[in-house]
Amino acid sequence: MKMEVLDEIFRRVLSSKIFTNRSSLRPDYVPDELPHRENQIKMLGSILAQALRGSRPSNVFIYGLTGTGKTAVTKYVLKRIEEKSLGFKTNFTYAYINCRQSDTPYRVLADLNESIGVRVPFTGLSRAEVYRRFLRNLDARKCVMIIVLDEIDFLVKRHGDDILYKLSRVNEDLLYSQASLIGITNDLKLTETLDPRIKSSLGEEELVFPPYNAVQLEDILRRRAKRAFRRGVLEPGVIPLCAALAAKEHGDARRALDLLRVAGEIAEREGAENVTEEHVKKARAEIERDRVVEVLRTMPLHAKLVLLSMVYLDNKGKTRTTTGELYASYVHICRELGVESLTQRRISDLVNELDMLGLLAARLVSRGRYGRTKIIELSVSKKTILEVLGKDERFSGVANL
DNA sequence: CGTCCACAGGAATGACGGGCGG
DNA sequence: CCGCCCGTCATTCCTGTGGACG
Repeated sequence: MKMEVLDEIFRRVLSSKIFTNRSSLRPDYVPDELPHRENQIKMLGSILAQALRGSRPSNVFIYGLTGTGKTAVTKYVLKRIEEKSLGFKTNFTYAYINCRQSDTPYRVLADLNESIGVRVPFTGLSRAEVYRRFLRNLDARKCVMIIVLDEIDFLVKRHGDDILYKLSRVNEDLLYSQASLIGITNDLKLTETLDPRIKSSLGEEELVFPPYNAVQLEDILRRRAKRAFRRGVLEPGVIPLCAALAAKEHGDARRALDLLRVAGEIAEREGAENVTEEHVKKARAEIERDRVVEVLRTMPLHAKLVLLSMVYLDNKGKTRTTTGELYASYVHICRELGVESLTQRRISDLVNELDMLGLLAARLVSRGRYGRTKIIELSVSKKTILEVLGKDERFSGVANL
């Protein structure tokens, strides 16, 4: 019986009425064309091509908001150079490190080791030791290495710029190998917080990725959709809607592609013949829910209580609130649940984290005589939060306040 | 033009669990 | 096994500050 059920699912997936190649909509897919990014490709390519001659390319700093193609362009260019380098005598290698996933100096160093095939324990060694191992092994390989640090702001904000400094000096400790850095960030103000020496070293070359506009997003979606979907399954309004929604979110192509893919998946699950605008709207809600689930999975209990407090205030008609107010109702909820409350200092950090993760929107305001505080708003719907948190029995009884 | 609110957010510290090398 | 070093969560204490009010 179970087998039949599965067979049915397999059959449906394998003979999709909607998709022909779903993977080309996935966020980690590197397409073989990157429309509207020709300039950036050319510039990055001409900088990094130095590696093919065996000399060290300049360090590059790449700015641009999320979903503007920074990662895709970088990976694309590196891939091409790697392919090309096979025909040359020079040894070329690169490491791609996402600092959101590897957000401590230790993990970055550990990843660097991994990328040149050196296994290191994921904790336990001193940083200095891991760094030393990396140097030794990199030098032994006698190569030109490009180190990509994506979403570098996560690393810097939490742990300062020490490793950046170290890495930007790495060539001084290398005899036979050379390394250059590519730093990618979506925080345009990041350089202000960096040590000027790092700033000048990392910013030997700078590349800016402007956001896509709705027209460009539509073009990108159409090209990918041609590959991903069966002919004619997309209703005419679907792509423009995805593009418009994403354009509102500062031209985020990843969001646009996610919307389109998830809309397709929903249509498929429903057994529909076509993907409709309705599916796109459902997709938007589903993506939001997944994001909340994902964030809350990794956040401590009290982050959830902070969100709950926001919902609580919202229910009382306060869509936007201040730090003090939020803290008061957080303490109230903690008492209600018999949980010990944390200090305001800690809550302030949690609010900042939730802000960075996009569940809250917090902005600093000065109200003169009436002090300086943060105006905090939910940036996901109450419904979603309660849906996600409602599953946790610890919160039962509070959720309906 | 100075004051002073209501916090922001940095620094130092500690408890804790995990994992290393020896 | 120990001594050491991590990263994470949290506290305590602290200095800094934009701008409306007086």
